[in-house]
Amino acid sequence: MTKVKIHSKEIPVKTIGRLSQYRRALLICSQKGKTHIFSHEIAAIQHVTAVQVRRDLMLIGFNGSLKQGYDISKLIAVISEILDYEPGVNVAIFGLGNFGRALFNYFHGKRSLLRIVATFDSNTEKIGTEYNKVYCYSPYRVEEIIKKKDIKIAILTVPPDKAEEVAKKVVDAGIKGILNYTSTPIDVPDDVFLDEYDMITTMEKAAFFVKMNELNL
Amino acid sequence: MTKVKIHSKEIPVKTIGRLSQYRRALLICSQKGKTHIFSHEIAAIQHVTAVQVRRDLMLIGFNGSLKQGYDISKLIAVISEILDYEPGVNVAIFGLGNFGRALFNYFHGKRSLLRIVATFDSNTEKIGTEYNKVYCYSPYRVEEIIKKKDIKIAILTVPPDKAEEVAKKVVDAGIKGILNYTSTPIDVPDDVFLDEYDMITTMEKAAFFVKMNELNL
DNA sequence: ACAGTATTGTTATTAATTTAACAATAATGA
DNA sequence: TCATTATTGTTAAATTAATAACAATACTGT
Ligand SMILES: NC(=O)c1ccc[n+]([C@@H]2O[C@H](COP(=O)([O-])OP(=O)(O)OC[C@H]3O[C@@H](n4cnc5c(N)ncnc54)[C@H](O)[C@@H]3O)[C@@H](O)[C@H]2O)c1
Ligand SMILES: NC(=O)c1ccc[n+]([C@@H]2O[C@H](COP(=O)([O-])OP(=O)(O)OC[C@H]3O[C@@H](n4cnc5c(N)ncnc54)[C@H](O)[C@@H]3O)[C@@H](O)[C@H]2O)c1
Repeated sequence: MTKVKIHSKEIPVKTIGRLSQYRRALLICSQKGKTHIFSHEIAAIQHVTAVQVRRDLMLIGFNGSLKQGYDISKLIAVISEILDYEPGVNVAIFGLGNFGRALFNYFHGKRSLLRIVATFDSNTEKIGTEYNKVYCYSPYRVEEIIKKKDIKIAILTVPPDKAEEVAKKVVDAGIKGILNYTSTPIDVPDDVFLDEYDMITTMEKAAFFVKMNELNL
Repeated sequence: MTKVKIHSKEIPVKTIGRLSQYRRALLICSQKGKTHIFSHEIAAIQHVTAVQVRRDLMLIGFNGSLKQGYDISKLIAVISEILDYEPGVNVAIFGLGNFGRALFNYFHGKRSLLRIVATFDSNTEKIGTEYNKVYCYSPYRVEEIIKKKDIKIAILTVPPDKAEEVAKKVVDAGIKGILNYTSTPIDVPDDVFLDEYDMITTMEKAAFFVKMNELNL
């Protein structure tokens, strides 16, 4: 899927990603008391070009003013209208190890419409405890809890050799989005959003550039 | 930069990223005792198409055999030849909090040519201690240590409001690649590789897809 | 009043990337 | 022997994304 429909207009998925970035920049500016912003200012914050910003905003039909640029709070509202889902979306973390907890701490409270409502871990010492006031369940209860709590997104931070098994289980239980941080690539049906991130891939790219840098010079 | 030169041939940077993925898949297969692999098998593991794989391998001039496919160990060697930098690359972590430590643990020992040789933290309780046998330095010593230990890549896991300051410092000291996990976008000179990852952006995308999924149905 | 300036909104152009198409090849087996 | 099959390697086409170009506009200062 490379395009999505918003108000019967086709919008590239890449634009959706950038809208999320723009909103982040806008929120920061808004907190600083700024009320208006120019395309090139947004661009400077988020590593894109001013043209790209204007084009993206054109696509969602948002208009700025010639002398003041874009009204920050209105733009935030419009982007939120597109990105946010009013009833909110429930999320669960699978694997409450070091990495899972670090992500939880970071995410905790950052987005009111995205709620981590459960964690799962196979370690009996963790099952039944609370972390950030959220209960840790046994993997045996995955299906039950996902359905009961209407959980739609899963964050996978289990050991690599458990990834496939857990992924299958959560998809069967009705999960519609997976963030897989495991180094094991997983397969999901077409209607399930999947993102896989591995810092090692990024490190290898960085190292490659370092190499280029040193050799071509 | 969208293309790089390998053996005087232009290779898309995206291909470089995929080569890293392919190698990962190949290493796993190799460990399982497999000696040859078809393009569609690599593709199935790594969420790309078989054509993409063949095209990428063509670009780096690697040939498979018609009936057996690609020789796994030879392919690993060729990819490594491209990606790896023989003397190795030294890396440092800035901010040894929960997230920094989780990344360290994960990365630790995974790639012999990418070495985490120092960590930095402003917390006086951490300075002078060792984590995974690696010394934690005071931020005051950033320049000195980066130069002395020839550190080329920085992993940024400091608090968001410290990101810019630390980034500036490490770039000035000679760092050539930054993995910024802070939610603050930073600016670096053109010759410094920069990757910024934030799980919230990914979560927002996932939530958006959940929304699409439920509304268009 | 009007030239000069900075910015938006949009179309046109170019570049990059992916996908498709298919000839070439080597093995199989009827 | 020769059609069948499965795969690679490569060129061509299509798609997607980014960049450039520029008219339109509204404000400034003279
Ligand atoms: N993508 C990245 O950049 C990145 C970074 C760090 C870690 N990781 C990966 O994240 C995962 C977690 O890393 P970590 O350092 O937290 O490891 P960890 O061992 O501390 O945590 C794993 C947790 O999963 C639990 N677990 C095991 N099987 C389970 C199951 N079937 N269901 C639920 N929970 C289960 C364990 O009890 C443990 O608490 C690993 O796969 C690691 O490779 C990825
Ligand atoms: N990108 C992501 O997906 C993601 C996920 C988790 C956390 N984060 C970010 O990573 C960062 C760290 O998160 P955390 O949970 O580990 O927080 P943390 O507070 O546990 O760790 C931050 C560490 O940085 C140290 N520090 C502060 N100033 C410093 C300086 N000038 N130089 C060196 N060290 C310094 C602190 O002493 C602390 O140990 C935060 O910016 C957080 O927002 C990002």
